[in-house]
Order: sequence, then C-alpha cells, then structure tokens
Amino acid sequence: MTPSPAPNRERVLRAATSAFLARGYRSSVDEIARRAGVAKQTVYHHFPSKDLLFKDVARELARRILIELEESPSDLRAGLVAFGEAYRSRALGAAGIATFRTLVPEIPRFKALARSMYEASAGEMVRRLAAVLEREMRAGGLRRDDPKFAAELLLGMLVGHDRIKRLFGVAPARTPGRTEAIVDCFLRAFAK
Amino acid sequence: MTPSPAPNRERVLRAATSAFLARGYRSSVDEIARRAGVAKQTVYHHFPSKDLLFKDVARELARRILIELEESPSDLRAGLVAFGEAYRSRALGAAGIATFRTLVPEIPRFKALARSMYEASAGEMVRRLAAVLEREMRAGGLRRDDPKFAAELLLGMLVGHDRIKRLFGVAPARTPGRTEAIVDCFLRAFAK
DNA sequence: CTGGGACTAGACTGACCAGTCTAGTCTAGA
DNA sequence: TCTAGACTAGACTGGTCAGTCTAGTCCCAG
Repeated sequence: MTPSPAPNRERVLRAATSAFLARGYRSSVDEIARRAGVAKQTVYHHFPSKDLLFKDVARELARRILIELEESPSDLRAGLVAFGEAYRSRALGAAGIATFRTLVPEIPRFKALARSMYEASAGEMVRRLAAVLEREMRAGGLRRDDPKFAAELLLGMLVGHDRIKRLFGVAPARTPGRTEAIVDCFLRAFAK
Repeated sequence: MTPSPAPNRERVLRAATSAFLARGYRSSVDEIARRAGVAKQTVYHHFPSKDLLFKDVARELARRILIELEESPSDLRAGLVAFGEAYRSRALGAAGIATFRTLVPEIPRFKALARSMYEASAGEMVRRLAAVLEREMRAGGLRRDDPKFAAELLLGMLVGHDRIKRLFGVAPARTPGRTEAIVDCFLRAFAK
C-alpha cells in the first residue's frame, strides 16, 4: 500500500529538509538526491528547480514551529508555563536553531514567502496567545493592555536572549526553573 | 599624510563589510575588489584568504552593536529608556538586521570566533546592564533577583519579537512609545 | 640609481554546481 | 502486448568562483 500518490517526492522532500538544515542553501542538488537514495533526475521530476524545492521545505519548516495552546486554561499561570516550556524547547532545540539559521539568510530572496511564513508560524502564535490574554484581561485576571503587545513581549521574554546565545554557540545555562521565572515576571508585569 | 600604515587595507575592509552585509558570504572576492576599487591581488596581499577577511569583518560588525550605558543613572527608568531606545534602533535598524543575517548562517564554520563575538557584543551588554541592575537591587530600587537573568530578560523584551518581524520582512508597527512601555513592564516585573 | 614593496590588469587552473540530455529499465494498467 | 510514466546511471554544458600566476608600473628609502 503506497502511502500517497508520490512516495519518492516525500523522500526527496525529507532529504532536502535535512540537507538544508545541515548546510543551508549551499547543499547541492546532487547531495540531496544522494541522501534521498534517488537519481538527480527524479528530484527534477518532482520539483522544477532548487529554489522551488527550497520553498516547499521552508514552508514545512515554518509550520513545525507552531505549538498547541490551550484556549481557556483554568489556571492561567499553568497554561502559560506549559506553553512556554513547549515553545522554548521547540525554538531553542537543535532543530529550531538549525531552521532559523537556514531560513534567515535566504529571506531576502523570497520576500513574499517569508512574510507568509511569519504569518503561519510566529505571527499565528502571537494571535493565539493574544486571544488567550485578551480573554483573561476581559475577565479581570490581567491588567487591560494591548493583548498583541503583551503576547509579543512574552514571546520575546521566552526565547529572546537565549536564542541569541544558542545561535552564537553559547550554551544557555542549564536553568530548570527558567520558564516559570519568566512567566512569573510576565504575570507581574501585567498584574491588575 | 597617509592615515595609517596601509590605506588600501582599510578600503578593502570597508568594501568587504558592505559586500558581506549586502549579500552575505556569497559575495565574491572579485566583487569585493571591484567595490574597493582595487585589484584582486591587493585583497590577497592584505588578507590570506576570504575566510580570514570575513573573520576580520565579523569581529568589527560584532563590536558595532555595543551601546553606551550610563553606569549609575540618577533616574533608573530614564536610563533604561535611553538605553532601550539606542539598543532598539541599533539592533532593529537596517544595518543591525543585515549584520544578523550575515553572521548567523556562518557561525557553524567559525565556532570559536562566534563565541568571542558574543562575548564582545551581546554578552558584554548583558554584563553592563546586569551591573546597573544589581546596584539598583542592592540600593533597594528593585526586587532582589539574579541580575544577569533580569538583564537577559530585558534585552529579550526590547528586541526579541521585533527582530523576528524585521528578519522576516514584516514591518514592525510604527510604535512611538514602545520602548517606554517595555521598560515599564520590566520595572513592574522587578518592582520590590 | 637601484632594490623592494605596494600595487595593477588580466589570464589561468581546478573545483563545484544547476540544470539538461541520453539511453535506457521497470511496472502497472488498458 | 503495448505503452506511458516513474525511475535509473552517468555524461555533459555553461557558469561561477577562490586562489595563483605573469608581467608589468609606480614610488620611496638607502
């Protein structure tokens, strides 16, 4: 039973993803074909060009950043901590950092794609988070403020400086209670 | 009067900087020589290889991020706002974003350099900021907490999510009072 | 006035690489 | 059985590029 119309297309896509994550756009099509265990011609059979293959990979990578977020947590703090923990491990993990390194330098060549990638990943998370925060503000659990501003600030607090450290190869200190500490700071900043 | 031992070395360095900022490591040595108005051989006369030229440029770029920071501001809030304003305009300006885009993908090839670049730029700023915050904590103006944690959090709040937006080509909303709003959130989070 | 160092234009080598082309094989369905 | 589509290995084209080489010029210090 073949899983879907084109099994080799998927193999190429997976191989391309791991190649781009490992070496960025530098990865050659020959290398991708080799990793996929497929002839170079097969790559070009499924994708018109390296650029378009890269675009498909990039779209997929951007989607992977998304995190589930409980819409109306009974305990706001616990909900934010769970979200923060998940987001931090995704964004700061090896895959998240590699994704970042792969996408960032190519953005100027794919401006329209980049914007839609933002909307589908970080932008979407801001919206979801803002919705949760807004509900809480209305319910009186948080000071009234621009919920989008609050959401962006929380995301910045959660990964901002640690991402820089990871990108520059500086191991972020092993900090078990970091997420909790950050969420507590956030809650104090937006307390009534 | 020649400004220093090797005027052409400086011209090459400047041309390389602007080329790398514009097109990343992709920029060819021929292009750099052309921009500098110099023969390719002159580039190789002053720098043994493209990699080493890039390292010199990278070191210089990292240093440029540094921001002056008043050591003991009489008004903490005003001091932080001034710092935040300066840092945001440097980190989020076109040059700061281009620097980021240029350096990030090359870091895996220059691990040792990258760490020292972090220490000389963002890491150094964390230290300076932490020193200011620690003094304020001791003086009773802020809640006692790990000053380095607080400093990293503030940096994350100041540029965290807006840098993502800029990197992905999403114009950050024109927000006049943003820095003040962020600093106020920070101060609430670390109030006594 | 001469040697050396900074510089020049431009040709060249060797490597890599995107994308094409050839000449096929295999397989599933009509 | 015929055929079309997915696939194969591998050669090839044309372009780019780091780094070298040649054969010089210009200028200054000794």
